[in-house]
Amino acid sequence: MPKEKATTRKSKKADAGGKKKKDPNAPKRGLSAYMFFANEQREKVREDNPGIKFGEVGKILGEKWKALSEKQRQPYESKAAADKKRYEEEKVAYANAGDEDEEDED
DNA sequence: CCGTTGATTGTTGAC
DNA sequence: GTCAACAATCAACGG
Repeated sequence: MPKEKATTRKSKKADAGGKKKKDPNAPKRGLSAYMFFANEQREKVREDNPGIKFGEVGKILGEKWKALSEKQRQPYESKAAADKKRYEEEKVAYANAGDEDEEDED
């Protein structure tokens, strides 16, 4: 059942005095295949659509991304997976955090 | 054991 | 500095 929820990621900015800390070290996850894909295509897309704004590029980028074959996404997914690994390290360090004395926390 | 959620990632463009 | 569609993600937690 697809959760037709447009990522409830709302304004992910500095909360006004909000003490809603999810994670102490907050190990940012790795990037997404789309992120890597966008990194390469963004130039190409804009190249084919010079002068267009994000609205266009974003959509074109998305449809193009899906236009790729699984094997074509491999390099992107590979990077995504590699980035995920990166996150894993942070995650580990995050889990390790607490053992060593923190420098300063406030 | 299973599934949900939330948080996050990066692009551009403009104010 | 922030947000917005676009897409993936996937790790953590709970009962």
